[in-house]
Amino acid sequence: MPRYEPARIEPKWQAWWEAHGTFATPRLPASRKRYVLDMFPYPSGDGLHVGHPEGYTATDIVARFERMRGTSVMHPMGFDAFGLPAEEHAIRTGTPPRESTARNIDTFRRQLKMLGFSYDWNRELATTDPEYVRWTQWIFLVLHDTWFDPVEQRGRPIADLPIPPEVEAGGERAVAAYRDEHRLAYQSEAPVNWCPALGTVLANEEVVGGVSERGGHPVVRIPLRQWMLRITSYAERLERELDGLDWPASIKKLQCDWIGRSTGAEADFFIAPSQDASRAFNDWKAARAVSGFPARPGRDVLRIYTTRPDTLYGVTFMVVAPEHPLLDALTTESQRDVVTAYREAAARKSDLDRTDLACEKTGVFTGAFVIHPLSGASIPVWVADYVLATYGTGAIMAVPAHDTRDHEFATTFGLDIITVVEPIDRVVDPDERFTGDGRAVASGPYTGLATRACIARVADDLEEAGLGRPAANSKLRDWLFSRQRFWGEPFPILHELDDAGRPTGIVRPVEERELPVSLPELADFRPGQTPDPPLSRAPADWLFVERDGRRYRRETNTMPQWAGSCWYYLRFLDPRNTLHFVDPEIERAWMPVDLYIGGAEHAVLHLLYARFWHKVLFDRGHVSCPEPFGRLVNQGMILGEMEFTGYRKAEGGWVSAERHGPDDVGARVPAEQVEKQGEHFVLRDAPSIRVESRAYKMSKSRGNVVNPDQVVREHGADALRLYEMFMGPLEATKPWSTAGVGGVRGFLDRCWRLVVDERADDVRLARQVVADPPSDEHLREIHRTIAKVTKDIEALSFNTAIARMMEFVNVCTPLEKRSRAILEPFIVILAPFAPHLAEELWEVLGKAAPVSLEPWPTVEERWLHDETVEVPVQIRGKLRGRIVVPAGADASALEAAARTDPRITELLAGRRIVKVIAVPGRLVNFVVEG
RNA sequence: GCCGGAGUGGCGGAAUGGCAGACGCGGCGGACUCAAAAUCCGUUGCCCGCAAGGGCGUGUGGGUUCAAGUCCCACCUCCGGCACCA
Repeated sequence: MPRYEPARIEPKWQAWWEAHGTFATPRLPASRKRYVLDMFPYPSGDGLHVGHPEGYTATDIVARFERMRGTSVMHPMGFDAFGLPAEEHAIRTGTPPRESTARNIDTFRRQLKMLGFSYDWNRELATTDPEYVRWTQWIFLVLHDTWFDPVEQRGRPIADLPIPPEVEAGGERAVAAYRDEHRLAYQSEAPVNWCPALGTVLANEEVVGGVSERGGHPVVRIPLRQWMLRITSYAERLERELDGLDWPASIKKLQCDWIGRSTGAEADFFIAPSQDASRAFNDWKAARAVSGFPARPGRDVLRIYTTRPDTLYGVTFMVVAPEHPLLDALTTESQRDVVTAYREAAARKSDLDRTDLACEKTGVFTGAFVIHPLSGASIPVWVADYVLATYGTGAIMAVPAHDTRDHEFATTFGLDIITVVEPIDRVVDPDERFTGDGRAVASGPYTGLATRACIARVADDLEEAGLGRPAANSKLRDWLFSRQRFWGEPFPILHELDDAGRPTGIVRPVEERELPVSLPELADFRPGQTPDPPLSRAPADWLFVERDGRRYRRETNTMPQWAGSCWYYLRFLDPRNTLHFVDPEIERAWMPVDLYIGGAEHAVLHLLYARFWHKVLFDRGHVSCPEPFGRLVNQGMILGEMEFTGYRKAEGGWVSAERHGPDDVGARVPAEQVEKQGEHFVLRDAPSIRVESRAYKMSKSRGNVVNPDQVVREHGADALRLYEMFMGPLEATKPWSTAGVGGVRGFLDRCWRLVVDERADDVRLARQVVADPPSDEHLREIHRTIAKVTKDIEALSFNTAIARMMEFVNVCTPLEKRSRAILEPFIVILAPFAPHLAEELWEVLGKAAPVSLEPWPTVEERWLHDETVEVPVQIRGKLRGRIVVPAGADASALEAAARTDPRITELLAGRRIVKVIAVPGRLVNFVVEG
């Protein structure tokens, strides 16, 4: 009884492909190339999730399709294996992370192979491989050896950094320090997000609402020496160069917003001395007219950044951040106590507290005044925590009439509000804060100017007078690149020690030929209670080294998980190269990635970091293109099965869902006890009780996680692949449906029976399969199917491609004679979707394996058109009949045919036709009176 | 609050401004069978009607058009992201 048995044929063909190297990729493309890439997985201990095969199947279909069209396809897979979860697991179980990671990778690899993806497994890599770590460290050294030239807008070797004479005069140490200040990888003593529970510091991006993104643990800010990457210097290019990319507009926008570039001006406000303020101000202004605007503000001015210099005349107070360096100097004796108290309170507040109280502005007056650079008015300086020390200059000019936050503050503390902008063609209502563009009013010489023009004029005039200059800012912060954890890449950096064993502050990169710096064996790799990294407890022979007669201590921080994923797509091209991170010839031939599919959760971090590294490598001549990922597609999330939730009171009775209170208990209601009534679902036995219907994110705690192994066991890999593609559009969020998998399995069964005689004792061709030439009708059927599937794969519209193949099978199933001439091309186009079944059926048809490399069938245009077409006839837009006309019938022929249709004639009788619309091939519409 | 995305049968979904609901699930009916499963065939948006046929129908309300799920305006709901960035 040879039924379709995926458990038999799937391992068979996986072994065949592996033995024959079917999907091995050549070193260089032999023809048109496509680099089809998945976001490689983090091999967690839970194994593959059904979300993984979604994107992986999509890329696999594209890769297989392109290969069959004669394209050279690069389609690799690897593992992002450093990172916190493995380490957390290791700590809990006492297994070294290297062991548990290796085990997890084995599981993932087995599961991926089980699904029949056409990866070139010879290219497999893990970010934890010592040879991979070696080149990750090498790239870090490239970053360390690079400075960003703002004039040329590109990274250049640190040796090319012009040294100002006054630095040169300071000697070798001063020059070294100056260089260190400009490197893309630099050390900083800035306040960091320390997470005691995780025992590490986190990047700003990893802290969400004051708690860690992973685990939701509290985060506090403490100062610590850290490695930073100067991603901010690339902010403009990272934003601008998104332009040419074929990415979803929403992802581009997300990155733009994240980078958050704004332009405006910096301006200096003279700090009013206690005596003779106006003379001092005039002297200062005169001096500035000569000297111009200094690069760094002196202690006599408060420098601010604004995007709206046009509102300068509306400034009624200034605000500095609690951490502002001049705050102490500004504060007058009478205000010292309140300011100190306020500053301490602000320091104790976590970021969470600060954002949670977003609507309630707090702050205190410093006692100081500055002088308005244009009007000469005296303006009070306040301190408030709604101004961030880390953005712009940490101080603002407040324009309460035209800024929502300033307005709230002014209202809270009774400060003046002066309107200086009015909308052009409407009247503002008195309660409105007009923050848009309009026309300047009450603004001295600028009155009447349109906002855009006014901004430019004010900025120019300020610059002319040495009081300001155009400036740009970005929300993006430099990338905090070190972690106080064990399971990451060690930095290839040595810290020089003096005779007493104390660091001298001089840093020395590890020589390239000494890479990789491997992780030492460590009995105890737990993070400590303090930010002192686990590596600081490494054996002395690892920790301390001697070079050129000097003693050094190794850097004991490690790199964050993002490091490895920043460049893996390059290493895939040449994974065993021991001389280069990638051979330049190979890199030029394959890059950029033509299609990159992965989850939207990496929209900002991974994609931004990888683009940044790539641009640095590009600037330094190590790669040939400025952007790594030409086309990006985000697969949607797969939710758990649809659930109905009913609510019960604590006493036991049901409560309708829209009225349930916090004490009522929600419980799953089986689908057969529920029915739809109008807009809502209700209990079948108690229709007044509404139940909620919704699909939830899969999670262990909800118990709705679907295990791919089990689906494969029950229905096979081809069914899982096909189902995930059939569920709906790739980019949509969709709920899982167990019944849906069964449906797709039914389709594969029907494909099987199309070719195989199910009643025979052994696998044998069905007697209906014949060598006779097919009918015209069947030729049309197969060619239309090929055309649709081809077009849909190109558009990544896999669900509709599968629907078309189902239609084809539905046509063929009842046939007593199924011509090989239509079955064979069908098996070929089925192959990218259900490769195992296609190989098996190809073999049953007596063809030489593998169908996976069979040329993609060509569409014969003449079979796409019928001789006649059916065209709807409408009267006043309502469907009233159908006519059959020759395919090429023009508008007048169409109208004539419609008029002769008996039913239409009858309906048109006695009515005046106002107009006739006849669209060839589409419809006829009679517009009648009455 | 701001920025995205989405609302179409019982369910997942399909539809270059031109026949709404392809395809699949589920339901109903039939064939095969002693029976059931499996398989195959038919049918299936809602309402009225014995039927022929008619009416209604793509979140809500307006608009443009011979024609709107699709375009425009306003609103509602859900999902996702951001959140004092001056």
